[in-house]
Amino acid sequence: MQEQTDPPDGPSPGLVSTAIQAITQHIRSEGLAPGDPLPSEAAMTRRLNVSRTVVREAFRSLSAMRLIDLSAGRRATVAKLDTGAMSMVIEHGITTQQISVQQVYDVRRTIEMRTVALAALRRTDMEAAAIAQSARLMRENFKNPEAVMEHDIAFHEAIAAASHNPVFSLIVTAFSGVTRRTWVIGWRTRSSDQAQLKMIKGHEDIADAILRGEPRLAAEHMAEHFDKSVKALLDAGIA
Amino acid sequence: MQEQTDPPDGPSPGLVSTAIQAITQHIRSEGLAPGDPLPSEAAMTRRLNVSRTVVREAFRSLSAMRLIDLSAGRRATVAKLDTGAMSMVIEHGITTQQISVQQVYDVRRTIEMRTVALAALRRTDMEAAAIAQSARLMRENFKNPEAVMEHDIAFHEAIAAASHNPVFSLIVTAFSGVTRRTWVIGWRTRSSDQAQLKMIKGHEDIADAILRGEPRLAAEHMAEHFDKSVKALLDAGIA
DNA sequence: AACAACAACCTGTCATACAGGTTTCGAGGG
DNA sequence: CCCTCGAAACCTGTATGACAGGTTGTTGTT
Repeated sequence: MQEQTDPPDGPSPGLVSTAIQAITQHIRSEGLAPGDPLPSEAAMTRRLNVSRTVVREAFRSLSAMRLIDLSAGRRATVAKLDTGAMSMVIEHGITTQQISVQQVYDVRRTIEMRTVALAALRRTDMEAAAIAQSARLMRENFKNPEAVMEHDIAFHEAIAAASHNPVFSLIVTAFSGVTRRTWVIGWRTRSSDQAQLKMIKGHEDIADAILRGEPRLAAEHMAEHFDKSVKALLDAGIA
Repeated sequence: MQEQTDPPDGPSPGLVSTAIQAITQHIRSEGLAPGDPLPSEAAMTRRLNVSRTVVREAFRSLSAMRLIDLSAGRRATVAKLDTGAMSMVIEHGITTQQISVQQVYDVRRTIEMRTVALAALRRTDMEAAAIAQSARLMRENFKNPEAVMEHDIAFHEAIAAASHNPVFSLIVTAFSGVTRRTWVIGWRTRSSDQAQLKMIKGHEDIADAILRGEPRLAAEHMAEHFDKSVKALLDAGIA
């Protein structure tokens, strides 16, 4: 009743890492899909011949990366694609000053120039409507910066979703946390109502170009939007 | 000796999540940099007024995302930026069929069109040499597919590094795992030596354009390279 | 057949114990 | 006085046992 991964392999990188690998391997080899249940901790404990402590830490680690979902009483299940882990990596980079906000914006610009073009080509009518609605809500709430920000973020995430490439969604969403921390700074540099409404108009132009299915135009508006945003951040002294 | 996060906030999302937040919060508020030590498990246990089990699982989770480094006997330290977590998310998406290989290549193309242009503008001489050397090693080992693949991956990572934006490096490196699983398929479709050498020539052209500091040209070669790679994968039946 | 109580199982958290690695600091020798 | 060696203190890795509370399936009653 004890064979498998005890003498042959696991000692150097630690038992927990081994367990993590065993679990991901299990998902792979069984071809599990999101929502499918994983073996219980007790079962894994027997299979790997380690203590429940080790198995628990492995499960917990995978849960932290959002590869599996845990909840009390129920078995762990395979998770749907989620940004959790990526967001934390990016935020860690920012808070430890290994990444600058400007660098994040450069990446966002690169990616969103593509998502906006893809969205213009592939958006469904519902997606186009959702994008347009986010822009509209920005205008309607424009006296409430926090609301504008949330609709702004939703706007960009909706465009990424309309690109029909989940990897783009993943990355764009991962950056939303950074946006939440810096957005206000950019907004403040647009001191007048006029400047703020102009920024909102830029979003509406993008939404319109997507609705009309014009990728080139949409990308141009997006480029302009980013250039102004970055300039605003630079003016505010963000490195 | 017991106050802080016991009655007021932490119960609903679980103690471990609370502990994770407390640790990241600690890094933030203390302004810790990579390499700096974190409090010991015992200290955290006292501060949060929870069992060591909970603190350990929190540390372990952060370690799984590569936000901190753990090693036996030593205190945990803040980690340098690392791709670990991102890679696992991407691979999880692939193995659970929530992401297709082609979608990853589309994102890679988008990003590397930019990194190659940035590399042409910002590369140091050493970086240009490293890129060129990877291309050269591809040619020298071209009878050994596995070696060619590793140098190919190193080539793209070196370009990302030369873009001087760590976020690009992070993403490109995160995709390397996927490349390792699909690269051979593309190589096999280039059945003749001539086709294989032509593909290597493409890399040399990119390296040359970067060396000469011509972003436009470099991007063109990169686009060509990706279009052919995607075509090769499609011909091989990769969805 | 519907429903309610129960039993079996599962995860969340705690306490304790010990092995093995790392750091620190002091004693002893040069 | 400095260098070296070794022991003590501290730290993490892993195992074990225990119990609370949630979930699920089963059984027995109405």
